[in-house]
Amino acid sequence: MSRTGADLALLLLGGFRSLADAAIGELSARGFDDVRPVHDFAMRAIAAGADNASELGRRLSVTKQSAAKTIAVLQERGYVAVEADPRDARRKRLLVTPLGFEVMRVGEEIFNDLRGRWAQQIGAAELERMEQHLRALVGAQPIRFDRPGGSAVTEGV
Amino acid sequence: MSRTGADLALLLLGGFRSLADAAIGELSARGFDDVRPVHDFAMRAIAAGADNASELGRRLSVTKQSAAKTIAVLQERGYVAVEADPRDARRKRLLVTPLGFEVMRVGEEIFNDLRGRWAQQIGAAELERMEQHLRALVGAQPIRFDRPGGSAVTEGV
DNA sequence: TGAAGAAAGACAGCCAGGGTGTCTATATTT
DNA sequence: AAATATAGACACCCTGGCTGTCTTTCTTCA
Repeated sequence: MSRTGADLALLLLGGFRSLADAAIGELSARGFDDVRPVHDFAMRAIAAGADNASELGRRLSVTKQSAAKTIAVLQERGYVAVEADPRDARRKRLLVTPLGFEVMRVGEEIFNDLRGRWAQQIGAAELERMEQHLRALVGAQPIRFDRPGGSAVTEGV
Repeated sequence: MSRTGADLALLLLGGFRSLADAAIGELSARGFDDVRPVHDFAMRAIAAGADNASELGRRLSVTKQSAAKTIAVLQERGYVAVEADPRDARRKRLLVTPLGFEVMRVGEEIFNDLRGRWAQQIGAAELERMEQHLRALVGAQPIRFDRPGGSAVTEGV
């Protein structure tokens, strides 16, 4: 059917949208009405060790200024705490708060539900296969992590 | 490997990004440095019959105001022309200009190249398979076309 | 050891692509 | 003819990016 590359791009985007929209809808329904995918990704990166704005920017492939903005809203909403770094006065250490971890936990649950539904529809083996291919294709793409504009997997939707 | 839904979402987004970024880069290299994926999609919708702002909005699942904005930049850059509709004075008829068609042609070429590269990497049959699954999954998603916020396949990245 | 360079982050301002609400003009329906 | 529906314009808001400039604080090296 789809024999054009543009169709393929739309399919991929559509897939992402389906998952992300459903997840956001679910999160709102469960009381987290001020979270967007980008916030979840940022918190995961912070929890995984990106504990300052510059590092977060690098991991998300955005500028440190953009990262700082994201951090600001995360902090304002209580998902992330900021404290001085005792070892380097230039840095401010980032911490995911319990509330933040709660959002991440719920988000994971929801995403897994959705993935489970997809697995039911096309079969778990097929889904695995698709994921493997995607990983190979996305991974094969040259990604510049050093500068903004590099197309790493961030959010933006 | 990836057993979580969040990973799947990221893979899909990454795939879209890979294609879209590469395509935009190529387009710039070929002299169209003021085009974004959303413009291409909008032109396709216009060429396919969405010849007024409200209809374009419906097809792209955005408000007519947003559609009007997109049309304005497309018009300003010479990719789309606007003229009065003789049959309905409320409407303004949209036309894709030759320059617009040229962008679409080049865009298609580029996307097809990229898809070809993917086909080489994982095999044409596998790519077809993946596309079929995606179509099934995205198609199965309930999409509300009547109002913005419905997660149809638009752009936004 | 002191000066140069690198890094973190703040601040100001810009842009695109979305959204809302309100308004006018024009059709359409009853 | 009146009521209703539709197209589009206008003004304004939000988010998530960007750039450039600046200060503060390390780090490194001559």
